[in-house]
Amino acid sequence: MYVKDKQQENYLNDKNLRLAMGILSISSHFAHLMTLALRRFNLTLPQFNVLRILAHYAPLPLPLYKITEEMIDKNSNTSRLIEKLEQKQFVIKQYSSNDRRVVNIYLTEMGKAKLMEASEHLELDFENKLTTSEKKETEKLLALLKSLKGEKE
Amino acid sequence: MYVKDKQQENYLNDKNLRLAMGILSISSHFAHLMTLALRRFNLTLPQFNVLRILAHYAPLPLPLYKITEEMIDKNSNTSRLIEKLEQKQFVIKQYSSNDRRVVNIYLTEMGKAKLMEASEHLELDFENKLTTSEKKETEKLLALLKSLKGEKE
DNA sequence: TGAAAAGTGTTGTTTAAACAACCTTTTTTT
DNA sequence: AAAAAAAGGTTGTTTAAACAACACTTTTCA
Repeated sequence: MYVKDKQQENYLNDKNLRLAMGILSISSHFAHLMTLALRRFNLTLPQFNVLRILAHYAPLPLPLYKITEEMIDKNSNTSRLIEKLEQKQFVIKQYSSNDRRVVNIYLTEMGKAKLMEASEHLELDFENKLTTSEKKETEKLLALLKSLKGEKE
Repeated sequence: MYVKDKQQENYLNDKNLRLAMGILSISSHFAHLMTLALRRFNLTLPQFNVLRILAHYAPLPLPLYKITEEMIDKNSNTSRLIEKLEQKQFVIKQYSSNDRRVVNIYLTEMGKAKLMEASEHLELDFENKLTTSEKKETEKLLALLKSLKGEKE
């Protein structure tokens, strides 16, 4: 029962598609693990991602559109996401006087503390869930991912 | 402007987290490309994934819970997703007589044709968007992903 | 300079994801 | 055999993702 029909499978034996689906699958797996881990910190994955982005430039603020550019999911609504982080007092919004279109987002001390707390916990989580050999492959994989994505860095 | 503050970055210099975020990022990139490509076929990415799963076993049907097990996103609502595919006449639902809890899902000829059509288009899309060297890394990456996910295969 | 274009954010709407609760059927246990 | 547990699907609800439309500001360029 449930044996794959090899004849039907020809048009599915497609390396590129299998790669894409494989990446989607592992990504979903990771996202699920991280979402569960972040729940205790009252953070969603996109929110965590934004805090990380802001921390990269702190103590300088980042305009909203720059955050969007660096976000994993560029289509999601950054305004409303920032609103949530503002409610939690992890960021502060400040309208620019130079360019009145721009809103600058500052990471607060509370936000930074929360990020560090969550990051450390996630790190431990990965340490426990990844084997040594898997961790060795980490850097290679990351480089590969970047080249696939077309990033120069 | 927008120069990273290296001092602040220590707790972010975390290989495991960078790996996870990198995977999430490339995955989101791929998912977006595929979603756009599938749009012209009036298919969502999860729907395309389910058609692929069904095709692997066709002409045998697959019970709903087996589909869920193989799906990329196991938390999503398979019932409603199948409902959509049924409306488009890409699958047929048939309640099992052996076990009246079970619903068997059959891929229709229309569904199979749509899958082949979309797969070929996606394949061409990837051929155009991935360089040769990137494609060489494909299999390596896929193996790596599987080991990270803990799959035996 | 003044109109058009582009940049930056916000708001509104439709759809689906996430999760829980529930119902029915089958299996297990005692 | 009856009660309890587990398996398989469905339905309901809350929240966010996806996308479009809009408003305002700045830049461009004729």
